[in-house]
Amino acid sequence: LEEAGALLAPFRSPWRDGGTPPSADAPYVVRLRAPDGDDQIVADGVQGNVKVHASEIDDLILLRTDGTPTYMLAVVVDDHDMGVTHVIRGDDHLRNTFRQIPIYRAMGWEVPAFAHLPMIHGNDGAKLSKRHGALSTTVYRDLGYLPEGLKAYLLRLGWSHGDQEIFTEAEAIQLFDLGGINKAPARLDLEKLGTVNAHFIRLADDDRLFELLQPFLEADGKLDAETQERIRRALPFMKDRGSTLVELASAFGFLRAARPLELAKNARKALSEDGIARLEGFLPELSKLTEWSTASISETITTYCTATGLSMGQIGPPLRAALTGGLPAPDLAPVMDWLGREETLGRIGDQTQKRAGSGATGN
RNA sequence: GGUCCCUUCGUCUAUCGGUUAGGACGUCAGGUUUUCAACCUGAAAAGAGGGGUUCGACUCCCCUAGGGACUGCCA
Repeated sequence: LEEAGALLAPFRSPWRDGGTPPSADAPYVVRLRAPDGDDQIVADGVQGNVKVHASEIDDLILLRTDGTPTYMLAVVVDDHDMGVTHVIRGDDHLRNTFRQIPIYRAMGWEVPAFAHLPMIHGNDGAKLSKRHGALSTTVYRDLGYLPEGLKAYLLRLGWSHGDQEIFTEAEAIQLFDLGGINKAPARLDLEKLGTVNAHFIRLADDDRLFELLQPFLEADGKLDAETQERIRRALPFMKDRGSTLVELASAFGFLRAARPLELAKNARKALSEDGIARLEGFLPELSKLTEWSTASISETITTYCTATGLSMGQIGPPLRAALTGGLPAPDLAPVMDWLGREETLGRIGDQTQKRAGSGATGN
């Protein structure tokens, strides 16, 4: 056991105090002589005063046998050259701090302030890995999360400011402090990420959102100009229909469906004899409409209901079924508005004619 | 194995010795309703376990258990 302990102990070079090489052309690495003596202490912005026994720091390699520098040397030099004053990184680097500070000292450079944040774990509490979904931020982008959504969620993961849940970037910049960071690792919760993301989708500028949405919309095939225009018009009213761009994109399915619409089970049910009959009654009224707008369509429906004594519960379902084929969609009036006069009358007509057709052959 | 760190609802967290332990996500129930959402209301839900210190511990100390990081001529 003692031998095993000795083997696992930090490496100390046999030449740390000088000596003659075995031969003049023997290969070698260049190491930094680790500090001797007392405990080494680092005042960490998150972890507090971290102490490590000097005997636990190894004589780390600065230059490899082939003469190239190691990461440990390279980061220090790079950070110094770039004028880095604060090194804020994952706490998997905490121990490295004790190997890097001697390099700063040896170079006669000012040692930056350090802060080591806890790592993020997966929903099962284990270290975050590909298995949990994603390690790279670009994957979250492809999953349909907005940059500001991911940032806002991540900000609150392991950090807090009282009870505030959502922070704008400006607020974050103003309020963020290392003191608010917890030391325990937090688990990534995609549900909450989705909620935060949904919040920012609603806040997003229409034109920008449409642009961000485009690749997700076209994942199922190119959009023709007409459909694109419909979606663009509907978007401001559809923002709350998804917590990711993927979900949001799929919410426009009812605008993309091609005539004649494929009817889902619930739609077929709504288009029963009675349903069709109601559509037959309503279609002419709708056709008479000269000004095609959400308000005028809505008024027409109300007027028609009042005149015929039909309730919205009677006319709504068949209308919706004919217009969307059973796909989820918002209120009927805006749906008809976005579809446009021609498409709307066409979709309804498809159903009434289908019945007329089948009825004829049936007899 | 060794060194260090961590532990409040399922999850993210508030509390910095005195609170009915608060908020958010999720869950459940109800409301609204022409689908699906969204939205509104309400509910259930926590101090890992054990010892101390103290008039009083989630809060301070110790032990145990559990979790994590590190332990490369990788970065």
